[in-house]
Amino acid sequence: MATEKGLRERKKEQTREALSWAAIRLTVERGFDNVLVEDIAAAAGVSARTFNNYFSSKAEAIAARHADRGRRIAAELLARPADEPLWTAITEAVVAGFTGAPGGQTDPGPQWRKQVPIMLDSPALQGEFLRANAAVEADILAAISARTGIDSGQLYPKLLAGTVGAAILAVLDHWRQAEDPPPVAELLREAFGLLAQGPPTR
Amino acid sequence: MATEKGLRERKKEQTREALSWAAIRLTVERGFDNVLVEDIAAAAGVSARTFNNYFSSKAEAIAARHADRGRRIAAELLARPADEPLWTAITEAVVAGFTGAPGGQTDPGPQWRKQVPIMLDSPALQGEFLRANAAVEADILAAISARTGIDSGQLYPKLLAGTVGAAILAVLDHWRQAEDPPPVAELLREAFGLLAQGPPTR
DNA sequence: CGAAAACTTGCGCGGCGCGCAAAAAGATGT
DNA sequence: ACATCTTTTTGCGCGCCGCGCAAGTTTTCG
Repeated sequence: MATEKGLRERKKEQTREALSWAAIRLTVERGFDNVLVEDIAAAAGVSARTFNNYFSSKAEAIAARHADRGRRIAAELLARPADEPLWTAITEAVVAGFTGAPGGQTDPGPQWRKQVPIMLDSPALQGEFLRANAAVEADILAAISARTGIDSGQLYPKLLAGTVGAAILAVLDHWRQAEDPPPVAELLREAFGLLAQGPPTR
Repeated sequence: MATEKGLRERKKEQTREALSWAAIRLTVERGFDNVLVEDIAAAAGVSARTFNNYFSSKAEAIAARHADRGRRIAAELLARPADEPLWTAITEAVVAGFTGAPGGQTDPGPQWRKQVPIMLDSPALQGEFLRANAAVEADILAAISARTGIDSGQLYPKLLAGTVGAAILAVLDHWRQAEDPPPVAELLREAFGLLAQGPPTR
């Protein structure tokens, strides 16, 4: 009668999420430097020491939410019809990664627009976020490789995956800074559309 | 009798460089976690406290070398003939940023091939290096904006600058991991050449 | 030369990340 | 149901980091 998996693993996943969300929430509320690991742990009902069993830094706990997207995007990319043009598949997979949410909302709603910047002005956060994005790129790279059969050690696929990652960052940055930006999904489609035309000739 | 600039600024620049190089050298020799701030400071003939006046972390001191490239690339980009196609100008500017070295070598020679990876397996280093690359992108973005007249707040130029940054990372990563890689400059030209053709249609 | 400005240094504090070993909690066999 | 094994949580302690502060020291400039 086991619900798919052992109780153990479920609990782990649970506290991991709890910690991650608590870290995000508190950071948004008070700012990164005004949140102690202790606070996060307490908010998740766990000891401070345990926090570091899950994440090796405050920043990592926060960025983990973004890193997860990599897996979702990769999965979606592999699930797409094999005869679909690669760029289209990538575009849709990425969009899906930002809209398709498991359980909760993932596409950051308007309420986040104002809060997210607060997080990103902490240097440590920036670095960790970029690291997470690198992880996303790695996942995408693997998926591209699996899909096309091109060895992931080649320069070209790396370039491709890197471009995708950069596009994601550019979109998020734009969404973050623009006056009254369109939804992320829309921006993503626009970005990938622009990229599809290659760099400017002039 | 001032040699261009005040003595003060020259000294500052000097210790900054000394600290940065010392940090790199020691990290390469012993590994990031086995280097104390104290050691770096000592190697540069300065107090530990002073180190943190220049850099706010060990990682930053190391990544600073990469961040500097941004300025050089941007300068080169602006110095190029205005009627040159943008993508060509960017390519050459980036290449110049990796080959043109002020005083010392900048294009990492073969001796670095084996050492650089040692640095990058420290999480903190990775994050900081990506941050430095983001700074490089920002410089490039500004230069692109200045050159084309397109507002840097627009999505498109951000996308462009981001792509350039991603290409640099991809190249370095490839150079780092490949068996017996060509010089960086060559890889860069190859990468930008590939990007010039846009994403794959299939 | 003497006052002002900029930089360096020592000291101390709060916090972090982790190794370690004991306790607690889930899993497993009979 | 119980005893046992495995995995996770927890408390404690250590070394290090990054920074505020308040002297000292050095450069600049009138």
